[in-house]
Amino acid sequence: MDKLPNFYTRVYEFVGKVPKGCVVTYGQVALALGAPRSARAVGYALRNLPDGTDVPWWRVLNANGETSIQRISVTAADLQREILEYEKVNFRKGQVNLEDFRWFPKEFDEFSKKDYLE
DNA sequence: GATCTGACCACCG
DNA sequence: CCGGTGGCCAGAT
Repeated sequence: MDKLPNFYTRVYEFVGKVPKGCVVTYGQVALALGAPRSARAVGYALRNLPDGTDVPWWRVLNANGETSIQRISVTAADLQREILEYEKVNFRKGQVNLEDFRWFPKEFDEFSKKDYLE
């Protein structure tokens, strides 16, 4: 029962674990799920995020620490930024300093946190 | 069932 | 610095 095609479920599960005041990147989520090059699928998962799922999608940013969502909805991008700032995640010139706010799960630093950063 | 596309990312020129 | 390209996964047509 490993490696299910339920990529979405894993994405939601992972994002759901991100604590308040922290952020993760699409590529990071993909890597944590065992698919280093599937960041796009992560984005797609969040785009098709079903209603009713309390997933903190706003804590997911692109590799630059920016909100990629503005491509499909500017208002949503605004909302995302508002929420993050409310959670004390500071934006500098429209970006978040990932050095300060990036979050890693426990399992993650077992195998390749360092690897990822290099 | 083939092809396109996407809230992405890294690499190359 | 910017644009193009390949790579990955899943949904849409």
